[in-house]
Amino acid sequence: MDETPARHSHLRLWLRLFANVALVERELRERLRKQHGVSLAKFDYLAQLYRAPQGTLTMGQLGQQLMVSGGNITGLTDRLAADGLVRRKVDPDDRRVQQVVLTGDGTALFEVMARDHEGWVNQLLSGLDAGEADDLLLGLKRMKQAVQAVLAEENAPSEA
Amino acid sequence: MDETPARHSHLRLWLRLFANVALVERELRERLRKQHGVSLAKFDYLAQLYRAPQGTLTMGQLGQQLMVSGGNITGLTDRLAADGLVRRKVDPDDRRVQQVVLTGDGTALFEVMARDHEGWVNQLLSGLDAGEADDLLLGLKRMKQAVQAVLAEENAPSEA
DNA sequence: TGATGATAGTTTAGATATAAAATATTTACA
DNA sequence: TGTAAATATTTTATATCTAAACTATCATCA
Repeated sequence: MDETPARHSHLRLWLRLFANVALVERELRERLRKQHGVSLAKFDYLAQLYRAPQGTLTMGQLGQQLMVSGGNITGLTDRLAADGLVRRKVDPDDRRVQQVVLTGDGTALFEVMARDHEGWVNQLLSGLDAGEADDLLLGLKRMKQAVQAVLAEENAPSEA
Repeated sequence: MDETPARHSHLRLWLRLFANVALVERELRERLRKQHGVSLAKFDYLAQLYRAPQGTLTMGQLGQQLMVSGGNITGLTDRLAADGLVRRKVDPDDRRVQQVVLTGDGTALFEVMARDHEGWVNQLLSGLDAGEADDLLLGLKRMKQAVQAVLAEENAPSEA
């Protein structure tokens, strides 16, 4: 049916993408740990909470936004709560749901870390000019749409 | 000294890069596990070995190329050896060194998986045309150079 | 030589991640 | 209503990953 042959392999693109992320991620992880004693997983978790419009997210929402499993979120939440950075609150409307909120300490720590983090990202990517960065961002947005379209198609068995 | 203000934040670029990789990685991980019962970590490890010019790599080389810690490589090698996919060989010239090689089973399994893996990547990114993919690849190469330049500069305390 | 330092790998302790099963609660509907 | 299905989270078992300490071997050079 589909006669277009894959005469263009995207494997190299994928491998480069993966390697670039690993390179930057590794550096950010190390700096966060050394400067603030916090893992990248915890930082990303706190970032989601901080940016949440209501200031609160459920365990499920956190798992979805961070793209990790539920069991992982349970463990991270346990450790962050032990650190005094977040707090669980049972949702009064649905007793299955755990709402998570930042504590004062959590908010304060995140704001400090976020400033550093953004600075590090800008430093690491400072060799890119605005045009290059915009081109990349645009291409990545297109890529995201393309991948999501493929994944959506697979979960939509409309045509058979 | 440096008067150029960071009027252009790269944070959004970094976050999009990270999310795109997570999206594809998640899908590839699941398919490798379901279709071949192999983790992404093991697949990446086998890929490095398969592509090694001499067909062999030391533990240290594997860690460097995969950008993971030495302890991680020890564990992965243990499990892959238990699976019968790789074999350790002490280097006769340096008894500290462990050379790792693919077994026949390891080679055969990897070749099957690699074909599937490349097909999945091409399918997931099939919404990108050749021009878009080339632009992205080029931008990512520039980005890699830019990041490596920053990191190299930090480890080169020549000017003070 | 033989001490000193560098290098390669392993071990250890613990954090982070997964999948799958289990639990608790809510929703839908016969 | 009441029961079955769906949903949200936790638990369990295990794999993956890190940093730091440790072991073994090699290289240097007085």
